[in-house]
Parts: sequence; C-alpha cells; structure tokens
Amino acid sequence: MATPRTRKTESPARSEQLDTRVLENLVGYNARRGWLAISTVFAERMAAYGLKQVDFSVLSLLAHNPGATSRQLCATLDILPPNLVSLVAAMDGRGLIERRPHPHDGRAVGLHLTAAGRKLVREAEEAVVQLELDASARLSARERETLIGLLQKLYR
Amino acid sequence: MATPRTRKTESPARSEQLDTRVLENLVGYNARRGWLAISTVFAERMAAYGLKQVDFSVLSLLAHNPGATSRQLCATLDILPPNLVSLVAAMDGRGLIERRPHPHDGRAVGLHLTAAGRKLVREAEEAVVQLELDASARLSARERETLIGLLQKLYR
DNA sequence: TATTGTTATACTCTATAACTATA
DNA sequence: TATAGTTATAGAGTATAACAATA
Repeated sequence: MATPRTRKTESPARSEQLDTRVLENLVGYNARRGWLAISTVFAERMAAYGLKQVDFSVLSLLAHNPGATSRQLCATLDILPPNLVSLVAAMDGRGLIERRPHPHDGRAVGLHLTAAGRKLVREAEEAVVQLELDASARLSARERETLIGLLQKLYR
Repeated sequence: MATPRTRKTESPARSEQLDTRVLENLVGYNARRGWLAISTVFAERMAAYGLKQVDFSVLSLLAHNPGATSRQLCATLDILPPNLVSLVAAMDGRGLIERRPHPHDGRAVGLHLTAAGRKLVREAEEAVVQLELDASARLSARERETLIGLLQKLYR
C-alpha cells in the first residue's frame, strides 16, 4: 500500500496520489470526469469555429430541424429560456441564423440557419465527429456504442 | 424557403420533439446528459446532509486519505486552489474537518476529519451509494460496471 | 388564463493575478 | 527559484421574477 516507512493508518496521505476508490465506483463521478475530458478537447478544437458546446448543439439542431423555436431548443437541451436569448442573438449577429415569424403561432419565432450557418455546421459537425473519435481513442467502435447506449439509459 | 403546409422535408420542426440523432451519437453530449440526471438526484437527496457533489468528494477523500493537503485534493478532483479555500473553510466552520500542521512541510496543512465528520461521511457514503443505484436503476449491476469502466477509459 | 419570448437580476461555478510564508 | 495556501476579482454558467404580445 502507501506505507513509506513509519505508520500506516495515520498518515497515508504523504504519498502524492490519493486513494480514490470510493469515488471511482460512482457513475456520477465518472460521468462528470469523462465529460470533462471530452469537454476540454472540444473547447480546444472548436475555438477555431467560435463555438462552445451549447452553440454547437443549437446550430446542429437547427440544421436538422429548420424552423425550430426557442422553446423547443430549450426543452430539448434543458436550457432555461432567458439563457438562450443572448446565445440566439449572438448567432443572429454573426449571420448564422435568421428569425422568421412562425407560420402558425404569432408568439413564436422560427429559427433557420443561413447559408453561412449551414456551411459552418457542416464543417463543425465533421470537426466534432473527429474530435470525439480522438478524445475516445482508447475505446473501440463497439465500446463507444455501448458507452453511449448505457449513458442514454440514465436519462432517456 | 419555409413551406408551411405542403412539403414535409422543409418544416419538420412543427412537431413538438426535435430530431436529436446527431447529438445522441456524441459521447460528450451523452456523458453530460447522464451526469446531469444523476446530478439532479444527488442534489435532491444530499441536501439533507448539506453536501454538494464537491463537498462529498472532499470529505470522502479525507475519510480514506487522512492528512491529505489542499493541493492533493485539488490535483485529484481538478479543482483550482482558490476555489477550494472557502469550501475547506466551510467544512471547518461546520466542525467536520480539522487543519493540522503538516509533519514534513511547514507550508502545507494536513486536513483531517473530526469525529462528527467521520460520522457524516459514513452516512453520506451510504446515501450516495443508494442514490446512485436508484438513479441508474435501468442498468444491471454488470452494465453499471461496464459503464464505469468505459468512462474511465476517457479520462484515466 | 396560459404560453412565447424577453429583460433584469442574482447566485453559483470556474478562472486569473498577485501576495505570504515556507522550501 | 519554486511551491502551498490564500486573497481579491473577473468571467461563465445557471436560476427566478416579472412583463408584453399572442393564443
């Protein structure tokens, strides 16, 4: 164990590494650490596109769900409406999305990617797929699928 | 562009649910959602003990690594030193931990659980184990182990 | 009366720079 | 010169209350 010279039960923390066995048996702890690892790579690579994780999620959803509303994005991504406002405004300011009146509901606004937005999403999705493969390089394709399936059992 | 009633490939976002297939194929997205799900249950149940996730991690680490220093906790949990200060102060103020001079390094402070701290950790660890089982109830014991192992391949 | 989108705001979490005392 | 712990502070991220326009 970690008993350098003298006692054993009193001061094991003198060694550099701590015993993390309890935490390492928790799904929550490991899910957070795993997410954090990927998150770091994501931030590094996607800075080139000026996209954070939420930004990417929103743009990608709009690419595959043209005309989606803020409310739908919030419900899908577990974001609170007030916190989406500035994000959407920023995307609009960058010319990546357009707000059009919703065809069936005068209160709502349909969000659509612009041509520039579609181009960026295409590149960004490729970059994310690659970054994910790199960040999970120690997993086989089969393991990666299994991991995703098990994670979805936690929240879906 | 947006053809409201006739076409079907143009405005799919009229339905309530959005197509999330791209995001659902990403490990990062799923790890975050999975962690968030457990995180919610954790917050609900552990409020009774006055412990957030970091608080629990720190106390649990100290239970199994008596005399660990702030620096070691920071390195282990990926916390920045300034952000641990108030946490440790709070635990001290609640009478859960004690700061003792480090035996071999005059700069460092060894952190130790008090009797009250040890009692709380014992109860809290039991509660967390139970909460984890409930939050991952849709996983078999084997699946839970697999999930943890795969997550660790992402960061360890 | 309920819902969409919004403003304003507060609270928490995370990050950076700089200081002190020891090594 | 480098490290452990700390202070102060800034910036993200997340939360609530309240309002206008529309249903």
